[in-house]
Amino acid sequence: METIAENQKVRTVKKLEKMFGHIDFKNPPELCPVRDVMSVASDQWSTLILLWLGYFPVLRFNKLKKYVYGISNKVLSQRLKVLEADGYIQRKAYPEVPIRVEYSLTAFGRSYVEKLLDLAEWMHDNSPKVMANREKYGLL
Amino acid sequence: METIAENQKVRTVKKLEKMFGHIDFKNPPELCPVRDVMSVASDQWSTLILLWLGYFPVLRFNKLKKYVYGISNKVLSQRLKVLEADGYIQRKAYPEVPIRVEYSLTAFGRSYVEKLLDLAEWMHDNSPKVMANREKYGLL
DNA sequence: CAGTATCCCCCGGGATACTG
DNA sequence: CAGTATCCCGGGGGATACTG
Repeated sequence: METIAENQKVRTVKKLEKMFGHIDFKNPPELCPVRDVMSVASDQWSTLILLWLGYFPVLRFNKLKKYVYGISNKVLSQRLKVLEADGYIQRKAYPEVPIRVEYSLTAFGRSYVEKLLDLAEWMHDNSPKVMANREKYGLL
Repeated sequence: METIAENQKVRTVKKLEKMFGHIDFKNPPELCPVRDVMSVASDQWSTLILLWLGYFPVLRFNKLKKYVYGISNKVLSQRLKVLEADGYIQRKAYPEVPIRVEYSLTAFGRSYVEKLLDLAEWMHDNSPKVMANREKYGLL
């Protein structure tokens, strides 16, 4: 029990070292790839799109729009394009009339969704706690 | 090897079921707590703040501002307030002159940073791949 | 030092209409 | 059906100056 917690802590520190240990605080990199990647992949809408594509192997534009409720045409097509460019999803168009387009995760995208899902699950499980905290804070 | 991958897949599907299985697609909830919590906790600036607070147990306003380079006064204090309200961090003010204020993670915040860190690590490790994808896509 | 207060700007993104 | 094209708006957020 104690050792498990200890191990977790050690691993956490290791990861933090890995991410932050090498940064020169005097001269912060003006272009941080991690920030860049993050800005695409962990954007609100993108997250939802990816999770739904994790749930359904293949989705078409309008289905996606229904599941990611609240998203507009513009933003959806925008996000899809970027997610495709970054290699998370793939677009397959069938030259029928009317045209049919199918979106699905790439292997790379699937590996990301796996991670993403851990986080989403945490939020799912802990949102009541957050709400409670928020409530309590409001009363102070 | 094969079974490990299989197991991973099964677990992923389980999680997706848990998150999406119960949603009524006809009547999407107009207020989704997960989205709400997500909008705070996985905001760009908040993420960086939390990660730095994972790295340094205690940080003061101006230190934080230096590490989370690029953030403005306004946004930093805004995010700190929200993160405190949601229970991720705690604020401790010492009535000295000039005043000293220390921010640190709560236990709850630490549990979140753990998850967050997994994702951040993934991005750290995979950002080259994303950049390569992006490059290649640009050439098409 | 740790923030507020103020001003201002810009663009993300919604709504709608349209097209191949 | 799967998007683009346009228009338009609000407010998120940057810069700066100020204060307890």
